[in-house]
Amino acid sequence: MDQTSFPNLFYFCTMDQDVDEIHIEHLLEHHGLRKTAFRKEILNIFQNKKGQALSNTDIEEGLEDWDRITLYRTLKSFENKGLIHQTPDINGSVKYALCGQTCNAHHHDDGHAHFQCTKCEITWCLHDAITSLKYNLPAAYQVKEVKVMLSGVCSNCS
Amino acid sequence: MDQTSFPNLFYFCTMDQDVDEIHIEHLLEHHGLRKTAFRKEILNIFQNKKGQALSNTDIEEGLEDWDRITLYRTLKSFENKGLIHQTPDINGSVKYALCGQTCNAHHHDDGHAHFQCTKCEITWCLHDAITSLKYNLPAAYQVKEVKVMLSGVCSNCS
DNA sequence: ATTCTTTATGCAACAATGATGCAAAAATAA
DNA sequence: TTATTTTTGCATCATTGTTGCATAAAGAAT
Repeated sequence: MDQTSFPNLFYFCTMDQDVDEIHIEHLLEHHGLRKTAFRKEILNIFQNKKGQALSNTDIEEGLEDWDRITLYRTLKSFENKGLIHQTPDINGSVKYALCGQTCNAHHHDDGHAHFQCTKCEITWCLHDAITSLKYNLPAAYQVKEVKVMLSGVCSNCS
Repeated sequence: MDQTSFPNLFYFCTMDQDVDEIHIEHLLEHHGLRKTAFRKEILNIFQNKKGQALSNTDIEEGLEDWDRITLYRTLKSFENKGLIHQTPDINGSVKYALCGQTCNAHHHDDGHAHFQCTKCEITWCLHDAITSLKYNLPAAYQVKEVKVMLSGVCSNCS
């Protein structure tokens, strides 16, 4: 449907918010986490920056009032339960990104590629960007996970 | 030459040390860094763990007496001058590894693969392990650097 | 070899972040 | 509604990143 032709755009937005709200609660429930206001706020920030991996500062900028330790523990439990995963940042710190459907407390499928722009420093999760990857290791090495980090200049900054 | 057939093994070892010493001094000079005792000690540790990326703790364990800040600044200047590069550790921290010949203050060629064992947590630099890597990004994205992180179980731990 | 200039080191100090214990508050189960 | 479990916010401490500054050491000039 063509959104611009719809008479009441506000209605549309409200709908979207409701859908997101439901989705977020689902996400928490599905991973065995209690649906608290703070956690929903955090997940909301991730949804508003869909496809991006967020730094601690990115998240804090989306919050009006927050407690350092609560945020720290929230991210930690999200990670433990398979809701988010870490990805290394260009500056040596880490960012966090929402996981796909296949992640849970026992299995993290965060082996997809990430692209970080060296100018704006935004990191994007690229789910199907790697079309082929072959490596050659001594037989005794068992590879369990592969992470690919691309960096360069994104479309906005070029 | 077959080393075991040589009558004086000790002589051999001394030679090797001298060669390393010369190489280390060369390395510092080549990158515009002063040849201080501490820096040579650090580089010696890297050479003794050839092919590995070392954590801060790994380095500290190789030192008898050290100053936290001096070590911090030493690693930083090594990195700035292209002597070492960072690679992300499985636990969210970083490790450092000696760079190849092609690195300098203006260009870091640390795009080779790294393998980290999830058991012993040792990280290995793999210079020619990736035999093929293809990716597909929107045209406006300019990729400048590619890093591949493999993890799993190494030959010692399997 | 001696002096001069530049850089590195060691220490103090502070900021930022990681981590844990505990009582109060909130969420879920009964 | 009450009881149970988990989360939150605060205090507290540990670790690590960062800077300023005086002293020490390295390299250059004489």
